[in-house]
Amino acid sequence: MKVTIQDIAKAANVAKSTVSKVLNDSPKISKETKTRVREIMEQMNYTPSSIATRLAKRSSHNIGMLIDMARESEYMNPFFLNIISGIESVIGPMKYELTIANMQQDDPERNVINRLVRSGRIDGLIANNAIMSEDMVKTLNSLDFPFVTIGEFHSFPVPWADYDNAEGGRMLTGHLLDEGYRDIAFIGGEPLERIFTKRHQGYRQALLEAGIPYREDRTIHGVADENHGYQAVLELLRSDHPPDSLVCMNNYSAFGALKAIQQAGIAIPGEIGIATFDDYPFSPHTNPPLTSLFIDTFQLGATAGRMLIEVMNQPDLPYPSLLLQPKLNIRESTLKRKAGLE
Amino acid sequence: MKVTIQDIAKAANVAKSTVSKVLNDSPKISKETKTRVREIMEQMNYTPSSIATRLAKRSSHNIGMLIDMARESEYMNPFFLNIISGIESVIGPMKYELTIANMQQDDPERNVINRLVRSGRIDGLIANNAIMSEDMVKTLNSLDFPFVTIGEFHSFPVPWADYDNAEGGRMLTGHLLDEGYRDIAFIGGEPLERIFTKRHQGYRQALLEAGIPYREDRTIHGVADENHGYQAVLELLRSDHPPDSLVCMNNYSAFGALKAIQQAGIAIPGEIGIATFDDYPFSPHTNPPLTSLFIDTFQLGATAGRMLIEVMNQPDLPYPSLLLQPKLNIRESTLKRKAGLE
DNA sequence: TAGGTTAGGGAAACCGGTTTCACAACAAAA
DNA sequence: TTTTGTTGTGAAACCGGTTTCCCTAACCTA
Repeated sequence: MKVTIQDIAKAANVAKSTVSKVLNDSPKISKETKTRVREIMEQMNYTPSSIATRLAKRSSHNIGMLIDMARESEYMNPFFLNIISGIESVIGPMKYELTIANMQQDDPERNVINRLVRSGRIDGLIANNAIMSEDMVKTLNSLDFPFVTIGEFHSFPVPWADYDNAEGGRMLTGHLLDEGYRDIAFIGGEPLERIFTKRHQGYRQALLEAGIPYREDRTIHGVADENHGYQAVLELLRSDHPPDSLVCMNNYSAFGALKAIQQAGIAIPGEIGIATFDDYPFSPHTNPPLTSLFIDTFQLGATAGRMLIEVMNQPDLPYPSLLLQPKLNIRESTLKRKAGLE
Repeated sequence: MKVTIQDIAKAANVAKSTVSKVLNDSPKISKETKTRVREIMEQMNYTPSSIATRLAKRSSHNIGMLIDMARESEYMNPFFLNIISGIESVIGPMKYELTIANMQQDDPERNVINRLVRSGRIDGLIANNAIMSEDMVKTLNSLDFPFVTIGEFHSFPVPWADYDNAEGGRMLTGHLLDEGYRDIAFIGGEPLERIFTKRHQGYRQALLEAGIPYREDRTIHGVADENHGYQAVLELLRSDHPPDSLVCMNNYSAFGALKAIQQAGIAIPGEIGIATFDDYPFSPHTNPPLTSLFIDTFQLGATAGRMLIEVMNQPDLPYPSLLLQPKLNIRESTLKRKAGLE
């Protein structure tokens, strides 16, 4: 039924090793033979079995992307396709494929590693730093298996690509300061969450540079969803001197904050300013439009892809890592407070 | 280096065929041998090569998802991870993997088919109906290759899963009518676009049922992005009697419309109501919050996955297809016009 | 013209599994 | 006791390619 290399060999009256060499454009085959064999392939509509090729070549030509779908759904949804597209844009032209795998929270890591890595399904792995445990890193390293994390990884030297979250925190906070805000709260993020610590660090840095003392009670920890943003603002508003502005961990938490502030009848940006990380495609459309920190997630994916290829080709390279710079999109939600102060 | 089935066979002092049978839990192997061999596998940390297995079993155990990343990026971004998760939720437990492949616009279809299908990389395909040309369907059918499209497919009998777009159009329009709106415009969508025709058909149906004549000039065709929504509203407002409400093809076009209306100083929903397809996660957060038609994209993915498995197992089944029902999320942007009329 | 290169292609082993079939050993039936 | 059946295992072919190594013919060089 399906036409194989044997059929081609028979039809062309050559050995199948010769056909294989034609497929790989070996210099040991004459021009004439090549064109003849190729014509026959064309005629017989032959496509080599990639499975067989991979077995023989001992390479799956497949890149794995590992995510925790249930958990990341909220957070990555708006960007996921961009990241994937970015990865594909670099690995696709190199004839690699992309396999998306789900890692459930209850999945013992060994399981994932076995299923994907040791079984030879993939040649390299890209994963969010959130699901990359240290154990997993150790196991991957012990197998000499190439991988890159999306998101900075501090506890270990591994190759990673990320946006500069600390700088982002500085930019957002600095922008609010520039606009005349002085009492800036930080909403969302768990204390031990990696991405939170970086962002928060930039926030503190900007305050420090502006000579404004950091206040513990101005950071409202939590999962950074809409509900938390909402509750956080309610909590802040209960105090005698609520902050005059907010930096939110992401758009959802900013939405919650927005809602709470509006319900309280407080003017944005008149009385309170809001800036947020992660410029989701809809943040220009809120009321008022949200000043937010844009991250080119396509670039992030592409960078991770490039790094992975690099690591795969030169396994002995020192761990590369790359910080991309975010971009501040200034919108109405942080319009000058100065005006009101004067 | 890597431990193979041979190594296990040698260590267990059995033939490799026996090891293979243990792997597949063949009833022909005795309990004792099974446990003994399994212990050795455990000890030697053996994981079978999935590539070899696939070659021998003539099945890749891999499902392909084909999309045009560049083109779909805008439209599918907010849902993509959900769809993927849905697919994974059904194929994952059946030990299938998911390969995401990009189909560029300039890619001749034969290329994709060869690369993915004839090379044996995937056992089944899921694709958006937008990129499934009739030629592609024909080729896939001629290869007896199982596939499912996400999105209704009319020109051909193929298995597909979709939301009921016509019913959605009816629901949105019907809702506006219920609220007292009478002159409803439809914004966005190209005349030949499949998804548009269905949605528009529901819109017309609702008008018909309400005894309101359909007006050609109330449909503003276009690509359904923010800019088009914006321009469309400008155009509508130029007329002497602008419509009193809008149904938008998607959230982006609704955003554009929103912006144009607000800039013109027209009240929503006081003077004009807006309802839109596709309840993006941020439509509750616009100003005013957008009434929109929710589509459970996880379910859509899961349904497509289930159908594909079904088609793969029983190729001779008549083409199944499934319409899921959308859900109307009523928000402020369509509050009763009746009030204003009385 | 002998000896050494080089170019082109074939045979066979191999990648790591699966599957078919033969067969030995033992049990049950006649 | 012979026949028939059953159970458990192994040998070898196979999946569809790649790679190594060898061979032959033609071409060079002295």
